[in-house]
Amino acid sequence: MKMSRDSIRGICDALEQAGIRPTHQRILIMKYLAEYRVHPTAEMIYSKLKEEIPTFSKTTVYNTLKLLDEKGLISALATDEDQVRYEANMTPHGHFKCIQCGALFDLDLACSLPPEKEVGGHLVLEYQVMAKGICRSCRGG
Amino acid sequence: MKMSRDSIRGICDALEQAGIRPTHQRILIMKYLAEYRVHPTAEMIYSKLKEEIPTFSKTTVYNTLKLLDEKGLISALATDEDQVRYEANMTPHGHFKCIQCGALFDLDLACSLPPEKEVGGHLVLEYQVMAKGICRSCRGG
DNA sequence: ATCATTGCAAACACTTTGCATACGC
DNA sequence: GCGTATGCAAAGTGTTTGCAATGAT
Repeated sequence: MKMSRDSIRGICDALEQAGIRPTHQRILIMKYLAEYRVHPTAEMIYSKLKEEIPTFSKTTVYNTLKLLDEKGLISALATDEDQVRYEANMTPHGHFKCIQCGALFDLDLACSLPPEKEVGGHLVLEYQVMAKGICRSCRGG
Repeated sequence: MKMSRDSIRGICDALEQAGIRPTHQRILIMKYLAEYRVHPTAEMIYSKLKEEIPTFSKTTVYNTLKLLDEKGLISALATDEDQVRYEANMTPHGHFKCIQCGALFDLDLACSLPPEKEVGGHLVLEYQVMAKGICRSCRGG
């Protein structure tokens, strides 16, 4: 994985602003999430970065993902899979999952997000939308 | 758990129509899901029904839930918890999760479901909506 | 008699934890 | 030097699987 000096600087800044020491491992994990927007699992991150840091451990992946999630730099995605998926895209958006190939895409929901802030007496702070269907490439596009 | 004879008959019918033999265990699990609409976990179902059938096993819970899900009689809910939650409500609806007490409610989405069947080139077959916030009782209502 | 269902125990997969080593300020 | 980060190994948790016993037709 090649890195531009600028994007590394941006990641370091973001980490420091969140009160997180920008270590080599943490930067690489953030970089991976920012660059490969496939909503990877901990395992995917681990096996990829293991190539660059031979001593890299899964513990560090889990530690770091948990930390970044708590600090609001990334978010964990609940899916019907057994593995948690992560993403660095923190702007409001939904997701589309292809029931055929399993790929997970970001979805722009500008026109379809429900506007209500209160439903059935409950105060709504956030909507998570997961659409399912057949993705563009599986349809043969 | 008390059972009306009518609801048992309805459950048996539904199971048979799905090609599932209506055994005692399966009926109880369906009945539990139909009656206690709290979106229980396998563990919750197990510990409750264990009271009625002392030999009841978790394997049967998992076997049955998987079978019922495959046959379309119940659905499994992906949440950010580590345990899967199940429900027998098969009409289109969303969910609301209280970030304070953890309770999970059904949500009527008639007015807020996005109408698009195609987004970004992907064919959408289903939308799952998970709202999060503070539930009515946690707000003090 | 045959085939499906149940249920115990063991296996599994993902994640977390305990603790010793190594690193950065 | 001291406190944090890392990483190995072990434990933990939810779920699945292998297989023998049981039950239904």
